[in-house]
Amino acid sequence: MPGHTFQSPTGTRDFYPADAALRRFISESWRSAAIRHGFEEVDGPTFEHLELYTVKSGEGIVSELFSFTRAGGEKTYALRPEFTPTLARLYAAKANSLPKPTKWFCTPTFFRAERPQRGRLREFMQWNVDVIGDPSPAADAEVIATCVTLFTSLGFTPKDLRVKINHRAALAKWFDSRGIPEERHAKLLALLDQKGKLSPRDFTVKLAEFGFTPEQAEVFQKGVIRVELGSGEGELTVLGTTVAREDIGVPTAAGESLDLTFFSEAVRPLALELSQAGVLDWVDFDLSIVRGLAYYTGMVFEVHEASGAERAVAGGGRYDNLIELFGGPPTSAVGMGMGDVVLALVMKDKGLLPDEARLMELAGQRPDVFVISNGSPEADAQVRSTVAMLRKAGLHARHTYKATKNVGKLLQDAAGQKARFAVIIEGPGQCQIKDMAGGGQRPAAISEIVAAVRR
RNA sequence: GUGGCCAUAGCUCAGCUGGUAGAGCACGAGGUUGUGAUCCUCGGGGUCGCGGGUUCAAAUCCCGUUGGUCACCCCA
Repeated sequence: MPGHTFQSPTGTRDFYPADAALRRFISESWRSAAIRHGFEEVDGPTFEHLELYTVKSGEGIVSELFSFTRAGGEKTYALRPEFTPTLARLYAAKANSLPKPTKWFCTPTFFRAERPQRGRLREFMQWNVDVIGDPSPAADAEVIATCVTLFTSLGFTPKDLRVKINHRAALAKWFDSRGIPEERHAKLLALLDQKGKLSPRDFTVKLAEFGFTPEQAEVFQKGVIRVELGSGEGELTVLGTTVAREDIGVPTAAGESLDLTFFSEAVRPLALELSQAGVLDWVDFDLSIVRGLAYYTGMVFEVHEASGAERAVAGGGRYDNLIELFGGPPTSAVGMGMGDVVLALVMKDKGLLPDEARLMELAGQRPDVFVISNGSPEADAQVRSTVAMLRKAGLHARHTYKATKNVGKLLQDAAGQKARFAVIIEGPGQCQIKDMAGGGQRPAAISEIVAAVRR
């Protein structure tokens, strides 16, 4: 087929230099935040046995996976769609010799056979942060605080992003206290999860089947709960209403028409931990955050853009039964995942994407020196050897590939490649060193360049 | 898996009711002013995503397909 052109497969991306620099910037930001919080980097294979995924999620998951067999082979594999099963496998294999808690993170690539749409692709990077073996709310708060550290490092504020927290176990107790039978809990959770997609009318009608009044339905509908630190002895008050926060676009709840005693009992210790971690101002308690996963056992959370734009930036929660499910000892765990796709979208929305020079800088790819000749044959003869000398000294040095001897065009070339300094060779051992950012320029010996440019 | 919209140069797009393809920017070469600018000249590039159909004639109309995009399902 002459003239046939190849396109990248559906839902995958090509990373040209600027894209690769952004990707590296994001993954480095992830690493840095996790390491600051004491997490250690791990990783596993890009593909696993298919059964690793069907054990947890059932056969239904297979249609969402890229699975394959080796030609002539019998085993079925799948490209990894998430990290938790691999994490559980790694932990289970060495559980006895690992510290408690074990704090691991990774920033790998995942694959899901879904139809791509805004914020969702078939190949993406995801930051995973997990605390294994610590059942306390302090571990829950640690995961969220790590998230917040990242947001802060990227330039976000609590007005840009909200961490929305709920508690599965607390909800269950609370439902019990209202006389809702346990077998109906899942259905009610599913209904809460559907909140945004149902009309307020339909939502109210369906909630009524569980014994909630229209007023109470409205609390769910708008349902952000404000947790406040009481004055003095670190007391916490969980209110059934929010304080108006129009400035960050969080809706105000309808009134104190729900008894949230049970909920507040479970949430109080977590709120205290979040307060001590210094991140409570990023947090809203939101009754409608459910998460799809059946395996969450306690705290669950999602991070959303404050006005509700885009998909969830991050999500996670406590899964105290999962390690055991994968063959490990009974072990509590809490973790979260954050994808690069939505994160980059929200950064762009907020004007927080660094420019190209900054990205190259952050990725360690920005040229230190761009060596050009003033056009004389003697200077021409020294360009290569000067570049080689600078590289030997550990600097990132470049020269032009253009034919022109026009100094202005060569400086343009240097600027286009975002070089920090330009060096114009003037004669034997002599040059001008030009600071491309400030524009200042001074004569110097070629032997002085390294010291002048190194930082 | 279902549906809406979209597809012309590297990028942003123009191309009317069908008459055999353009601009700006970018890129490349050269020139000028010794300094990232301005200006001038020249150039590479597109079988109009792909395949079929209607027609004397298709970028344009029709069907299919691939890809993109947005939503549904799902969302680990």
